[in-house]
Amino acid sequence: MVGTLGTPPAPAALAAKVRTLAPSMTRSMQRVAEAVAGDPAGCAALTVTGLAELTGTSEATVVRTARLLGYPGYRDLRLALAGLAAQQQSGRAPAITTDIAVDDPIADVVAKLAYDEQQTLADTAAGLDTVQLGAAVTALVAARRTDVYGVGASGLVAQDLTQKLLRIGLMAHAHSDPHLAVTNAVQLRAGDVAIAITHSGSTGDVIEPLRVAFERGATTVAITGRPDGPVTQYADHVLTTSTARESELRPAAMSSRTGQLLVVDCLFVGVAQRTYETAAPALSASYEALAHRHRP
Amino acid sequence: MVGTLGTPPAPAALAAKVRTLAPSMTRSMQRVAEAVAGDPAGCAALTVTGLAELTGTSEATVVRTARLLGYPGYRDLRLALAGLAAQQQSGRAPAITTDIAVDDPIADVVAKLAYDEQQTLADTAAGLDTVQLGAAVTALVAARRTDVYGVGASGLVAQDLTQKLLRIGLMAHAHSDPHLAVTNAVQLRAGDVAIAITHSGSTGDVIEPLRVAFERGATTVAITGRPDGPVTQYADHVLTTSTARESELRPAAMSSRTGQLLVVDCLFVGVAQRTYETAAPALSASYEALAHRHRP
DNA sequence: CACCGAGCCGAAAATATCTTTCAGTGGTGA
DNA sequence: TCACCACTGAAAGATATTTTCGGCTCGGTG
Repeated sequence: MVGTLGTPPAPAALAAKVRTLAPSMTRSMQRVAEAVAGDPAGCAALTVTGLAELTGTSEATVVRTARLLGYPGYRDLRLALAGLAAQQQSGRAPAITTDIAVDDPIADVVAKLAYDEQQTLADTAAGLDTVQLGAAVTALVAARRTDVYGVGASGLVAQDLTQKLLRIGLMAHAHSDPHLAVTNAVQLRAGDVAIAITHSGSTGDVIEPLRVAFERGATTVAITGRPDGPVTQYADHVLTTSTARESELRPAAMSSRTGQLLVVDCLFVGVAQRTYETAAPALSASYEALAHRHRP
Repeated sequence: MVGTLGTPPAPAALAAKVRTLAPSMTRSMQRVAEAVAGDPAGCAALTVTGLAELTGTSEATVVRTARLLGYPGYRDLRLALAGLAAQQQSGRAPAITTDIAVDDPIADVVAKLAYDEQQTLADTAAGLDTVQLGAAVTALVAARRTDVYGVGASGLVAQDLTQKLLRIGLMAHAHSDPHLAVTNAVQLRAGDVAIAITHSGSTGDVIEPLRVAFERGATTVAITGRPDGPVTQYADHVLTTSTARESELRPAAMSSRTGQLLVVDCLFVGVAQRTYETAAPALSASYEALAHRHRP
């Protein structure tokens, strides 16, 4: 299997893609990717050779990077870059973020966190493959039952998805316990759906049940920040989340969660649309049922 | 030798230029110019040879046309074309102003959801009282123990906060069970912290334990979308979340969650800043501890 | 410590693409 | 009819891109 696939020559989501793929890049490729993400307009004006010199690498590396980013070659990356530059030009001024520091006043913390999460949402939305998403929705609608796997922070996202799906009448279960997850995965069969949520894409506790489900013939979906991670091996559909950069005070769990939740919401709304006849009454019913638990 | 000059490589005004210069073009060149102006995106995908074939002319003619339009050569025209296409693309009506409809294509759903959640983040950040936030952080740092109450969707937020605080060494517990919440609240005393999370601000199951904690002398915090709701009655500090509009396909639970999580993140980072000496090592330790659970 | 892959990297060959040259074509007016 | 001229495209020439291939470093191993 080649580095990346299923990645359409994205127009706007380039910076996001650079960030998601950076971990799987070599040093030289990272330099190239960085240059490209940092100054799309400038790089669009350069030939392979020029960009290679600028980044202190070789033409081959530039081409390899372009490939990794999802383009057939440098030529196409360059076209995308030109488009991006034009967009930026006509668009708004770029907002600058510095990292959160230990001595940042609380107001700055709020602003930076909000900005980062907004960025994560925008990037994830831009980088989300709607075809894969649609396919996942279709599978969910038809599924006899749906299992969702996630541990740690992703476990909460799994629960969130499950709660939502249950509300509109789907048979969904979230599993945080790896053992139970696997034992339940064995019950799945063709037509059922298994969803694994893992930011790193390499969480064994989540991959294992997905593998089992995959081998049992269930339709498998991975929601991950690493479209090249091991988890995708057993995923029929991969939904990629983008993440803001992380730091000491801003652990991975935090930024990944935002993107994952967006994807989960999209799945939910997609399913609700397709099953509107039953979903709409179910939603208002659950709303009614809770009403009496609210004080006047 | 330069055919025309004084014409800078215009980005957007291409169609106009084509019209202006059309009279001075030969028949073949007009065909090329027309194709280019009519379908920038499509032409950007073609090589000289491709465009020549498409217009039934030769490469030379294509290059001549590019020159006439003010570009050094076809390569540059092509880049401009790509930029133009991108602009047109993004110029399309965002369609995000409307509510999510049953028959919205999946791509629109993604865009609308992302937009709404971004809006929620911006609004929440803008409306958050940093003084109250700071006070809540101070209380958390000093607390002997911290209880967090939340049911339904807010329950997951409560768990998220708890997970984070535990990671940096605070004694935090999340309670979704109203009975257990109350029985635990009784244990609290002055200096301890109780946090209630409820979007509606009137969820009895959450208000009740907060009331108990309040009466026991604990410092109480409410994270709610209704700063005038009953819950604030027993809250020393109120942190307000904003929410995007809701609708049939977009239940309250969805948009409220985003704002709540932002507040939770702010609390976490605030506490981590104040306890940096212990928080930083604790965070890296938890990171290390999980490393071996990831596959190569 | 020497050895052995595995993967990374860039120089240079191979290919594709773009640009230029140049001769053929058809129309035009004397 | 012929000379002229502008237009055009085929093909040669120049660049740019892609591929190949061998050297290289690094991490593990005997």
